[in-house]
Amino acid sequence: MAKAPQKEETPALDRIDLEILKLLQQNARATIKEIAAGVHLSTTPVHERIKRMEESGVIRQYVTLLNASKVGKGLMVICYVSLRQHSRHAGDKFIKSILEMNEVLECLTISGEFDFLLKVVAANMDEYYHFHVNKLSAIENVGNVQSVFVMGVIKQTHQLVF
Amino acid sequence: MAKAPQKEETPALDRIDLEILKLLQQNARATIKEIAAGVHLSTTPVHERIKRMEESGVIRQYVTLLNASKVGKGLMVICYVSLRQHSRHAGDKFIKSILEMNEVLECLTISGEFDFLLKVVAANMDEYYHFHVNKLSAIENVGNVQSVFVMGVIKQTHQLVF
DNA sequence: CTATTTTGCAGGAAAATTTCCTTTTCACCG
DNA sequence: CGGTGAAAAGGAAATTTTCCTGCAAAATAG
Repeated sequence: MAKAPQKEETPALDRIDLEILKLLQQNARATIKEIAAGVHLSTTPVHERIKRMEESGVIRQYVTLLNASKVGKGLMVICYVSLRQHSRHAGDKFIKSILEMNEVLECLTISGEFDFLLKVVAANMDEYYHFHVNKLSAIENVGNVQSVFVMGVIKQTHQLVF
Repeated sequence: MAKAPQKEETPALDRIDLEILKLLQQNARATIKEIAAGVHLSTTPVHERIKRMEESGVIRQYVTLLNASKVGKGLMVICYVSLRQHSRHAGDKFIKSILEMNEVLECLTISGEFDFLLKVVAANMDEYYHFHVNKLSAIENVGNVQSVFVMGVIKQTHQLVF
């Protein structure tokens, strides 16, 4: 009677599905035909499998990654934030503010001394300082904030390998 | 005589280019036709602009984002690493190892107490422990390692807003 | 063990898209 | 005021997507 503990009853991915995902992760604009050739199938089943995985939520989004410094976002900062009080209201207010800030690419709730880790991008130090003082610290209930500057990107991928 | 300080002499992006990038960032599989409609141009100039931005490196990659927990990668950990010595050789060895490890999605060199910040994904705590002990700590010259566990993802985007 | 249903894939055709070529438009300059 | 060059529009061929039909293998039932 008991089913496997899955959130939305994902139909389980077979080896071919994973192979398709591998190719799509590397190139979201790959044609069905190319993918089909890669997994040794015709276009039809590949198309159906992709559609199924889009609908089941396995595939979240197709995105284009840009060269940040070439579009004027050359500075990356990891930013730690703790709130002064941890009421539901304070947390919701903070989250709402963060979601609206385009400088913040990532916000994680973490274990340890701080409550949140933010990945922030800016054009330069002036812009980051403005963000820090006038936007981030201006959110009510924000307590301690600590910035760690990213000096170099060694690796940056989204490829999940199964 | 002096030029703008650009790495590879990017031809400078106009308002329409940025609008195209905005749409492509949101949906890498958008058709040229859809994008053209979005920027009120015909397909031809849009196609040319995209090709130009691909070649100039402004567009880095088209990728597909997956639902990590639906493909069995439900645990995310931020991992700080410092090396015991900071010779060129030690650093290169570490970097080489990290690039080969599929669990590591991101590796940044940072200011502060630690040398590197790693974003690591794993199926569960067992798998992460195995990574920590047998893979990460096994790299020669790795000194202090500290793990911070991600309890929740508030925001995760790649959309650079200009 | 055979019949039947189901599932997944191949092949083909219509619709849509990409991509290339030619023509047109517009702005700038002589 | 026409010349020149850059960028966009329009059109057409090639490619791709997407849907349909049919077939084969596996699963299920009798």
